[in-house]
Amino acid sequence: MHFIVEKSKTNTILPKIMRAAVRLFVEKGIDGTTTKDIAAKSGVSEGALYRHFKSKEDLAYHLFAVHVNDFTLDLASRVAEAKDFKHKLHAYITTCFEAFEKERDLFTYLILSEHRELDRFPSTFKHPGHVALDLVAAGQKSGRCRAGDPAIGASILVGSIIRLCIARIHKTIDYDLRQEVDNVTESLWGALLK
Amino acid sequence: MHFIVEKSKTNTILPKIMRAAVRLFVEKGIDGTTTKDIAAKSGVSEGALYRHFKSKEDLAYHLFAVHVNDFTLDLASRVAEAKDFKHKLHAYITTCFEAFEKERDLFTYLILSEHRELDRFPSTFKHPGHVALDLVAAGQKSGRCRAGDPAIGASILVGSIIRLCIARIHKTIDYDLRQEVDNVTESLWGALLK
Amino acid sequence: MHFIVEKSKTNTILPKIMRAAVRLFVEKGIDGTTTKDIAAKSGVSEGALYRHFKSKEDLAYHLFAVHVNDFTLDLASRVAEAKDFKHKLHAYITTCFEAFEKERDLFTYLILSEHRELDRFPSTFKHPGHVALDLVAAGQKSGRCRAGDPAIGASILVGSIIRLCIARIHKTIDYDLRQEVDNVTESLWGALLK
Amino acid sequence: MHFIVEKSKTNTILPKIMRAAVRLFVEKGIDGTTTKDIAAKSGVSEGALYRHFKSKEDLAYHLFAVHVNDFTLDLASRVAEAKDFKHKLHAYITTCFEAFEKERDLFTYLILSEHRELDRFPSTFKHPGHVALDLVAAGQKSGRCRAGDPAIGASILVGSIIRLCIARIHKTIDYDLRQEVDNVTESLWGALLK
DNA sequence: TATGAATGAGGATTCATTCAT
DNA sequence: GATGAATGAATCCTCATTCAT
Repeated sequence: MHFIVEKSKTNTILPKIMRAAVRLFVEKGIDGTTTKDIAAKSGVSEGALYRHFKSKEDLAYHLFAVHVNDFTLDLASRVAEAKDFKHKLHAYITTCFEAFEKERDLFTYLILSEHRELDRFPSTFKHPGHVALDLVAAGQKSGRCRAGDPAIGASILVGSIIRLCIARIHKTIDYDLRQEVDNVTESLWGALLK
Repeated sequence: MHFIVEKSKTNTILPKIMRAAVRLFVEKGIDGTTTKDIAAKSGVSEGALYRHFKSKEDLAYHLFAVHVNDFTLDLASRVAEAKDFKHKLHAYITTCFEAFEKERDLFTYLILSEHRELDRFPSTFKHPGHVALDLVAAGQKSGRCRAGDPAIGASILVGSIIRLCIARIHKTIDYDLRQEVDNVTESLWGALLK
Repeated sequence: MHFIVEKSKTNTILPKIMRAAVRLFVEKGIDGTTTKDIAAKSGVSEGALYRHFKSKEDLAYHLFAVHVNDFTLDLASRVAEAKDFKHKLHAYITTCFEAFEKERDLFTYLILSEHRELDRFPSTFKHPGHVALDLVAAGQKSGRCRAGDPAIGASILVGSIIRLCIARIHKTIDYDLRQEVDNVTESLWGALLK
Repeated sequence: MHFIVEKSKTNTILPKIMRAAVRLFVEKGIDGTTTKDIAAKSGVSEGALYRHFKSKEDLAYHLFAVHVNDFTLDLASRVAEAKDFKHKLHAYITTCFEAFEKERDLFTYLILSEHRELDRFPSTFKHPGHVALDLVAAGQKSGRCRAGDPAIGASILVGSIIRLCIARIHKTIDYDLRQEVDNVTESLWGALLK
């Protein structure tokens, strides 16, 4: 996963804007965040925002689009590398929890924005949900997974991960999620198994 | 579960406001919804909103508070009535899917608010998540459920349900979720089981 | 000519906005006038402007459109009533100078805005220039006027009147233009005559 | 008349700025034109504008001041050279129409600025209107012209010319105005004559 | 010297809320 | 009680101007 900070080496202000925006969007929502807020938090003038983004919406959208795309590619490749279904499941969960723990604001933003931004995407856009769907469908084909609509298994997988992250944010869970990877893998394996 | 429409028998305009507001809040978020929107959609004047709610925030809050409470009570009692863990799990899932299919906007508002409006409402409410936590904890005590932090099992349960509803909203799943209750119960049973 | 003040009897704030806007537009131009200026001068809140006009542009346009239309109708009918070409010419000039002296801001606004607003009109829109063109064309048909492109005679007529008004505004001419009607009629009669 | 392009031989960017600015000022007014517009149209950076002009206002002012002065001197000298009143009138009209057809934007800017930007520039400039005033006054003194306030005759002269140019811009007149010089001279001679 | 990114004051417009009818 | 016009603070965005490179 390429993180905000590495996006550009020469440009110093773009990542500052993005970091500030992500933080604020997570904290107060996109509509609840003002351009003045973003400017203040990023240490940049309001006007400067508009050299980099057409509008606040555009900033929100790019933040989502770029990072969902990066993350999904990373996720898909790590799943692909794993040798069998259970390892693939493990890779999926690991990748998510690592991303969450390393870039919590950003990952949270992706979760929260999904509902809002996803409508604007071409439906061909690669998204972690698709990776989950492919994973479950492949598991079914190999005979490991419970039959039926793969959307159900994929929803259980994705929903569980998201909810675990939310629990972590709300401090219902107060330890690093990465230490629960095996545990969670085992549980979801139990859920998907034939 | 007491639904919006039954809340008041004499007052005819209050439920109209609430229905419109819920719909709009789900669609565009609280900050993204204007009082003008609500007035227009409910067929009521903007001024009239303030006869019933102190502010827009107050409307959003009451909408959440009242219904999440009602629903949680209903959920808890239906789970309590079930005789053993698996039936309790089944009752939990059934109650959620029924609520979702009958009052989709309202249920979506209740479950999405927690994700999307992260810190808007205090987490002190009696919430379906608490019922799930109790359910898993009890399952562990009875020796049926996998040990460990019950927050993990509860997150898997709640997250899966939410995600299935979202899939239904996005039409990834295009049939009534109530017909999947047994299926989903079986899967989550697999996830939680020792 | 229907003047701003008579436009609406019940509504008290619309004419206040229009009067203030006309004054300011003439003084500082449309782009040079802020909505704050208009609000302050009309004694109305900035927000209230938007109940009556979609935008500042819309206000400018309506101000132009409504009054050009009213004035043109008045002008055309007074010209039509006059019995022969010279009397028609006299009627044209009188009507213009009367409008200018009675509602100087408004008339000046119409002159100044022509260039800006006229492009947005359907070319079928009735305009004082058309009345002048018809007048000259009719004069040519009757054999009284110099032949050739009637646009030339019409330009001389309209241009002379506008310039006289501008001279009055600049105080190059510092007496009521109505007292020059006969004089100017005589001159323009000399210009148009065969 | 010295035209923009000849103003500076060494500097290549100054005339580019001036041409672009004149064009835009005529099209959208001074307030309606942004420095970004000027930079884009002239192919020069925004920053570079400020090497040549103190401000946008300064640019507009110089554009007007320099050229109105040059043009007025040229106009005055060509009128002075003509031997009698009618030839002077002819020279005035010819000079204007030539300037218009050769440098339409610039001439339009000079003549429209006075109407559209009513009080922007001080009226102390040597201006074509003054030449017209002198011409009519001289005609009256020589006994050729109708008596009375010479401002009236001058307004008719200048207003007619301006309006003919505007008609040409709006394509109400769609042929070169220079071919109408004799015609227009004849008409205005009719207007001014005793 | 020329560039164009950055600034931040200021502009048009919106919106939650109030209040006269 | 209900309405919807009015308010004015707050929002997003633009633009003349500056300045580091």
